Amino acid sequence: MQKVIFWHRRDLRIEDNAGLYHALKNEKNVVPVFIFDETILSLLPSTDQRVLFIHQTIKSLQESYRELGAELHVYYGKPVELIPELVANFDAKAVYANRDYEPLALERDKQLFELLTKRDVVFKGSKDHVIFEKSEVLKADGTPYTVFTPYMRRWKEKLTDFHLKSYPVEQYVANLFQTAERHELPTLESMGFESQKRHDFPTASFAEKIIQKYHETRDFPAVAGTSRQSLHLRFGTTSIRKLAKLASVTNEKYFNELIWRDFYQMIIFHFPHTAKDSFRREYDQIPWSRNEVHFSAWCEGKTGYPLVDAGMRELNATGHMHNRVRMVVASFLSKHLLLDWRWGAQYFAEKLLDFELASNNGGWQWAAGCGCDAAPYFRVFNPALQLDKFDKELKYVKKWVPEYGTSAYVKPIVDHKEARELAISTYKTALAKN
DNA sequence: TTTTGAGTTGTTCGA
DNA sequence: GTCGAACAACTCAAA
Repeated sequence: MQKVIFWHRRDLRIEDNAGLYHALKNEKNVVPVFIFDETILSLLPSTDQRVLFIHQTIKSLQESYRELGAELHVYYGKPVELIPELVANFDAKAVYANRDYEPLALERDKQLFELLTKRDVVFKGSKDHVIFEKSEVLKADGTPYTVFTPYMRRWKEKLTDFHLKSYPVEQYVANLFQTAERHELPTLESMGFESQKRHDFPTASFAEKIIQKYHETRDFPAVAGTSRQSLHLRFGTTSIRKLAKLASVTNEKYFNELIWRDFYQMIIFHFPHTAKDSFRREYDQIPWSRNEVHFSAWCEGKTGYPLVDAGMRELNATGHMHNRVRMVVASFLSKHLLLDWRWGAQYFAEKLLDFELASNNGGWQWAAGCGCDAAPYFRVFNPALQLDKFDKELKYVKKWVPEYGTSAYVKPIVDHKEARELAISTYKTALAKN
């Protein structure tokens, strides 16, 4: 019997899934598939908690499919090899998936498109991960925005109810390939990962009150004032349409944060060099320090600046860091320590549960001054002032740096005033050469 | 084409 | 303690 494959990637849900909806609406005998990508997994330590999160999520997704009489087929391997094999095994005439805008994903999908097209198999992508993608929001001259505020205004002008509408997947679930056959998913151990849970995962549900008060509470790391949805948006366990719809009528500041997410997805699509290099290439001329002692101190939360250290220790202990503190530690690494923003971005990539390449690079380049619409290079966060403004009672600092204020606490590894002056003059000199 | 206004999240200085 | 200007001078978007 001829079938159609729906390939889950960063959309690990059935509800309001655009690509799944299109597959089920247009086709019969749709077989859902997920692949643990061997190439990506081989680079991760066995303790990686994101793999554990994905594994848990896939397991419950498989159970959800079973309730619908279908079976999620889960594999471990290289998608570029596996998908054509599955197409042959299932005698599939089409593969549906949701689009991914990262350079490596685009390359992978291009290869697959060519392979499948040769075999007369349709490879169909849908927009699911963002509200507006690629070139849907452009300037009047037809080129992409590189400044957020005018992008955001245009984004809002273009928005209609249709863009936030949920895809009624449930209406077409009868077109899932019905089977009682069972395909157990590969165990974490078989893929080289521990099943030990070290971090808590934020839930996909949260109090609406948090969004209502977001603009008042979001900057205080000791307050639970953020929705903690980044992990779920990353892996598609929450629908961006659902969240944006709620945000659009609840809190403009929060809504704008979701638009920032679209903005950086659009930037990485149009400017793929920003996955590795600075958006403003002249900033790659800055003579970054290679001080590994400084870098280790930053990673371990031993810089002697309590807010920086609290942030890094929160990250190491939980796989999460409050957004305000992310800016502080990023500014500290790139300005106070004059270390290459890529070192910091890479560390975040290893540690953050919610790591998303486009947003991570966008944020780091903003802090380092080399990104689009970035903080000017002479704007250097003062960690002491940030502490005074956003954690005055030291609740956050005391939680993560209990020895702060005692003789056991490490002395500052750099002097703020000196480091600030050196950063500004180093940037200025390097940029003047262009 | 030229001009004009504006630009995520800040800090420091001096009145 | 508070406030506004300066920081340094740039790029982008749109009229």
